[in-house]
Amino acid sequence: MTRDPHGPDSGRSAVRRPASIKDVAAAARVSPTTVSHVLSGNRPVNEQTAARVRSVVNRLGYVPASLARSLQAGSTSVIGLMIPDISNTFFAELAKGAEDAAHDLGYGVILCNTEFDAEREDRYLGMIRSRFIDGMVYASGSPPSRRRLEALMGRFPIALADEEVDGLEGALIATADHEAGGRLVGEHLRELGHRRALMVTGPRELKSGVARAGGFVKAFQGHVTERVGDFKEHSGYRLVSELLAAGDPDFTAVFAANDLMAFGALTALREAGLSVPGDVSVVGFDDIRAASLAHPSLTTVHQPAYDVGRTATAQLLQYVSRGEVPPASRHTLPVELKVRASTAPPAR
Amino acid sequence: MTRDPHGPDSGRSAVRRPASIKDVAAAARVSPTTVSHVLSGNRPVNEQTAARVRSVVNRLGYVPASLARSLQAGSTSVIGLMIPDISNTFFAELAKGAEDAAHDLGYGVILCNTEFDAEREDRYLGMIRSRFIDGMVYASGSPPSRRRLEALMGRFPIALADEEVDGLEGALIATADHEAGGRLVGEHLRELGHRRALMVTGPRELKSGVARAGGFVKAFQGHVTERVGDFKEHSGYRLVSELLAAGDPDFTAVFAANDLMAFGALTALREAGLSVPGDVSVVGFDDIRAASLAHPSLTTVHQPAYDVGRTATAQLLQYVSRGEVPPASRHTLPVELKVRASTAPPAR
DNA sequence: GTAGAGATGCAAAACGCTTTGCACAACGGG
DNA sequence: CCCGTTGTGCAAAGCGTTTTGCATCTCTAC
Repeated sequence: MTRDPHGPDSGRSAVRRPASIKDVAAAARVSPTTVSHVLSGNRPVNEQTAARVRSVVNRLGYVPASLARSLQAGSTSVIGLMIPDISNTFFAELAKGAEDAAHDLGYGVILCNTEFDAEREDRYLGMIRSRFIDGMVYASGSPPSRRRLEALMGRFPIALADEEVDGLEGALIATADHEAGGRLVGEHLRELGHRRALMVTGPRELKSGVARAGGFVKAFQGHVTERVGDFKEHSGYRLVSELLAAGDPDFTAVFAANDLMAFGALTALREAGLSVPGDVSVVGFDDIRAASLAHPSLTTVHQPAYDVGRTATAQLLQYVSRGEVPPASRHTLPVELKVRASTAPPAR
Repeated sequence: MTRDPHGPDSGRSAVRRPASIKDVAAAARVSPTTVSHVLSGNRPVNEQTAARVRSVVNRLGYVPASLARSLQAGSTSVIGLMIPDISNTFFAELAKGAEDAAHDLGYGVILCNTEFDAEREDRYLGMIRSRFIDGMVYASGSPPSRRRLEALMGRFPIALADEEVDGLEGALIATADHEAGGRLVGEHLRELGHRRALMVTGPRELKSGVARAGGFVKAFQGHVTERVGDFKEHSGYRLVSELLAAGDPDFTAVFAANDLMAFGALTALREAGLSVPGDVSVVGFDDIRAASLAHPSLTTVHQPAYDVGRTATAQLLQYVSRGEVPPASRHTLPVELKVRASTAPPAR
């Protein structure tokens, strides 16, 4: 702890003690009670007295310590938002929706970016146990934290946003209609005349990916080759390349379970000398920013990430603000097919 | 809103009062003081007594109320991060850096997404005045809030991240080396053999954009046509289209002050039947996700958004943790030219 | 003239923790 | 035998609010 030898107010000066309600009360020659009443309007105060108090408040630049207020009130008006990666546009959009909803109701949002790091998730889960936050919007996490989450679920206000893994029932959950998205893609490709498609799915454990594939297969009603990817760009590239290298690909269209893998597929097709959509059509899922900027622009399913975040948060807060733990309920949000330049009728 | 008819403890049940330090003390037949000492290790406690206390703590599931602790300590270990739009990948990256740095030092981050809305900015600025947060990382805001910010700057710990507007001196600031970025682009295009370029700048008020253009013009040492854009995709499209429509464009390369405008330029060139980089080279700035995914992939300057956020936050916390207001200091972070497929020697 | 009703403001408790000062016992060294 | 030390634990103050419950005082109405 070094002591700095500067002047009393230069550079790295220490913050001086801010005025408290007592200071205001003393200066205005009233009791703290009265100051509180003037400021909150909770009880009537003589206008002349009130004016005096207000003037002192201004002169001293008094701002009530929200910490003390929260302690007294038993709630902080802040919630947590647990997501794996804020730099992923999907979660960024979701975060924006959550922040908007929270702001509307006068709540703040603590950003809990976890990278699926269990230690980090634990620390943030701790914030709810220590009641520093009034609730938590939880958008997927690592298996260990999910177990701990289950223990908390009944006792603290928690909402699931786009939760994709099994096991967490009995919760408030908002999610996109993944199955409908897959169905839309299936119908679109079928209408264009495609009869043989390659479906690049996500990992089997993630419900959302499974739902997308399910919807697609049902609606497409044609021959579907399935390959399991991992939602990363490279896996889309690799899987398509392999099939192409094996010769005589048995598909005229590719449906990747997310945009990133679709881009990988795009690259693989291009490298094989195939044109998109001339020779093969490609469809993604998510509608990330790059989907519309890429060339050819990507036909994809728009996920309402913003709405998912907003809905989960708004629903949660409805209960939090009443000091209740939310009951189980599911909110499915509509998706939308964005037809762009990467799909066309098959070559023939 | 469906109601589920399960047992007495399902659905919208109220949260019951959690155990306090007093409850633990009573159950362990010691004083609250002793419980506190056991948990904090602040003073030695008889091991037998300590064991008894710990067992009660477990049995009751006691977690100290961080609110009360903060009130007592006079700080919350939470800071704010004020940004205009979390769904913008630049700010999302910055936020990630800020969150990482904060986490390392045991701090939490409140997401203050403002959309440049003055009312919203004010509310978040209020959090620092009411001492709910220990400090604020501020990454640009609307003019009104900036005035208010100046008033706060001396009294509260605030750091500027990539601040782009004039007037806020005397602060702790972390920013990318915009001028060097412009210079790198100038050198790159010159080395390729270009002698006539179009520079699409950002609004004059934003220092960063001006610095980018300045560095470019100085290093390019050729003929530069300047046009003022607004950092949005459409303005890049419009400005290039106009020039092209006027006939005989006096440039073989386009440098847009950000990637979005570069994409607009790309579209305009394509529509005019010009190939990139065959006929015209295009360079952007930022290195957003889409830059590498687009076709052709975009040559651009990588901005260390993550590092800007991380540095600003780490620097700020260094002072916050000691209860000091940070002194003025500037941290300039290096940028990097990413040469991709959108640049090549001029046609000739 | 008096009871009831408003207006006005204060004291004190409560929120849940940490910290400081003190009390008491046991013990070893001189 | 006394003093200083070490171990152990508690009481009380303090952090800065809000929220009762009361105590005055002044009207108004009967």
